[in-house]
Amino acid sequence: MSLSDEIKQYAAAALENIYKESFYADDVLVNQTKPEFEGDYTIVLFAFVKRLKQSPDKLGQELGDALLKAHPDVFLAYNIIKGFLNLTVSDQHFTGFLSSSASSKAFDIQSTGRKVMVEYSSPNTNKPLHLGHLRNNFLGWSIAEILKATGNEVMKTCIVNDRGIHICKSMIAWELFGNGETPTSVGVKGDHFVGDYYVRFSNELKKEIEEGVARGLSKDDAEKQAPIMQKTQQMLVDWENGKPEVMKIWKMMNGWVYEGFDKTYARIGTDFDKVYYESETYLLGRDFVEKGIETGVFYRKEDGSVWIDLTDEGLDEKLVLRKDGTSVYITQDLGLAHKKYEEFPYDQSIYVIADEQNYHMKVLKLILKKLGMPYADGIVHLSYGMVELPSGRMKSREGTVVDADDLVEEMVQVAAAIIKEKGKVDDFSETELKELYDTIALGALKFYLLRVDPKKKMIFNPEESIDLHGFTGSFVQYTHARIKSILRNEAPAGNFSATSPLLKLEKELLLLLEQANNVLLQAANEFNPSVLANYAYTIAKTYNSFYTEHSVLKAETEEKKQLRLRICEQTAKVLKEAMGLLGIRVPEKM
RNA sequence: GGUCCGGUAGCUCAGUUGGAUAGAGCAACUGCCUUCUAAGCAGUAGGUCAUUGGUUCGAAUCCAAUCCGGAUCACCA
Repeated sequence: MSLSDEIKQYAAAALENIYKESFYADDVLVNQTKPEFEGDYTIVLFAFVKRLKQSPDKLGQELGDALLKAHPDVFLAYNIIKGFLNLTVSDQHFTGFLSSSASSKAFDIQSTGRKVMVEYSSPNTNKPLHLGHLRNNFLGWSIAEILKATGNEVMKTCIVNDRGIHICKSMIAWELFGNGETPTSVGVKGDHFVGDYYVRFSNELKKEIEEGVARGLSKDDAEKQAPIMQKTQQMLVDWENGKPEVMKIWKMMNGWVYEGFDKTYARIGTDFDKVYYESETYLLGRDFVEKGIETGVFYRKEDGSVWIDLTDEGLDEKLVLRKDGTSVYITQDLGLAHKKYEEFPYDQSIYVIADEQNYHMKVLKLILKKLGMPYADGIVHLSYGMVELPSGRMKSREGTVVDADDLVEEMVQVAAAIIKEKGKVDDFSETELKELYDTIALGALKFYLLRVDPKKKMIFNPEESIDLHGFTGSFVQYTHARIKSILRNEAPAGNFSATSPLLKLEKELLLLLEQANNVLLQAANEFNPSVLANYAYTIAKTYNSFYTEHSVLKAETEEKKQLRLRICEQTAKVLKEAMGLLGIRVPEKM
C-alpha cells in the first residue's frame, strides 16, 4: 500500500473516532504538499468542513492531533493553512519501503485470475505496415503487458484481413503486369512488393476511369465499368468459389506479405499468442444471424436482406446480411467475437482499433448484447486517435504515408550517428553496437508514440521524433545507463539506515518510487501506457537533478552512501520495468 | 443535418478525476564538464486554460449555449 493510501486510512479512522460517524478512506483527499508549504502530504479538509459543520481550523487541529497521537512513528508535525492540513512524515517512514522492495520486482501486484484478450495490429495483406500501425502495435503490445503485470491472464491476438476485394486488387495487378516477378527476383521485401502492385492497381484504375469519363460516363459508372475493376470483381467471385488458379496466386502473394510482416514484427518487438485469418472466420457470422432471426433480434426485408433496428438506442438500422445472403463487416465480427470467446472464455476482450471505428464497435457490442451473449459486457473498444503529420492526415494517394520499415531504418541511422559521436561504448563489439542502435532507435520511436494519451489524436513530427533530448525514451535510457555506471563501481551493501535527515531530492525520489504500483494500476485501469511513460520520465528527471546535486560514491557519510546506492538501485529497477512495459529496453551503457 | 471526440505557452503534450500561485519538453536566451556518463543540470522569458453564462467555500476540470477543428452515420473492410 502506498503512503498516501495509508494516510487516507489513518485519517478515516481518526475521523470516525472523533466524530462517531463512518468515513471511508476513499473519501479522504490526500495530495502531495506543494513545495512552498511546510510538510509532505496534505489532507484537503473542505469536504468534511461541510459535513461536520466545523471550522476548517478546528477540524484540522483535531484531526492533526489525533493523527500525531495515533501514529507518532509516522507523523512528526502538522500545520493548517486555509483548509489544508499539511502533514510532515518521518524519514524512517519514507525509507521503509526500500527494505521490503529490495528483493521484489518494482511492480508487484497480486493475480486477479481474470482472463483478458487483447486484439491489435490487424493488418491488411495488400500493403506494408505504416505509422498508424506502429501506434496500434505499440499500444496493443504495451496494454497486454500492463494487464499481465496487474495480474491478468492475457492472450494477444491479431486478425489478419487476408481476403476481400482489396486483396484481389493487388493480385490482379500482379497477374496483369507482374511478368512472374517475385520479391526474390527483384530484391524487394515481400510486403512492399505486394504493396507496390496495390498502388499499380490504383494508378491503372484511375487511368481507366479517366478514359470512361472522357467517353461521357459518370465517375461512378466509369469506375464500375473499368475493365480492371470488373476483372477484380470476377476474381473475388472466383476466390469465393475456390478456383485453383486464383487460390494459388492468393496463397503465394499472402505468403510474401507474411514474410515481410514477420521481419517487421520481429524488428519492432510485436508478438501474438494467436492469429486469426479473416479467410477462415468470415463465414462464421451467418449462422449467428439465422439464430437471431428466430429470436426476433434481426428481421428480413422483402428483398431478402437482413437488418437490425437500433433506433431505440439512438443509432440507425444496420444491415447484417446482404440480399444475396453474404455477410458484411459487422457480421464477420459477430462471428469472430463468438469464436474468440469459445476458444478463450474471457472476462474482458479489448479491441485496439482507431477511433474512426467507434460507431462500428458500439454496434458490435450492442448487437451481441441484444443477442444475449454473456461476453458482450466484457467487450472494450480501446479507441485510439489517428496519427497525423504536421501537414495533416496521411493520404496514400498523395504519397504521404510514412512507411514503418523506412521510419525504423531512419531512426536507427540517427541513433547510430549520435552513439558514434558521444556514446561511452569503446568496449562494445560490433553486435553489441548494433543492438544498442536498435535499442535507442526503437526506444525513441516507441516512447514518442506512447507518451501521449491513446484516446487523443496525435501529430507525428519527424524532426521531433528523432530528437533524443528532453521528454524522450533516450532520456530515460540515458538515466538508467548513468545509474548502472555507478552501480558497477559499487554495489549496495544491502543494509542502510536514515538517521540523518533526508535531503529534499532524496525525499522527492523516494516519494516517486514508492508510487510504482499505484501508477501501474492507473495505467491498467485506463488502458493508458502514457501514464507509465510520464512516470518514468518524471523519475528520470528527478534522478538527474539528484545526480548533479549529490554524489553517491563520494557521499558525506557511509550511511548516506548506502542509502543513495539503494535509491539508485531501486530507481534503475523501476525505470527498467516501466520501460519494459512499454516495450522499450534500457541499456547498461550508452 | 444526427451522434461522438477534441480546443491548455510559438509548436508538441501533462494536469493525480473539483483543491493552494496551471506544469513539462522542443524552439529562444544566460550560466555549469580536471568530478559517479553534459543524451545532463540550474536559470530567464513565454498563459484571458476557445468564448459566454451557470453550479459552490473553490472550476482548466462539472452543466448549458455559442464558435472552431476532426471522426462517423455504406448491401467497403
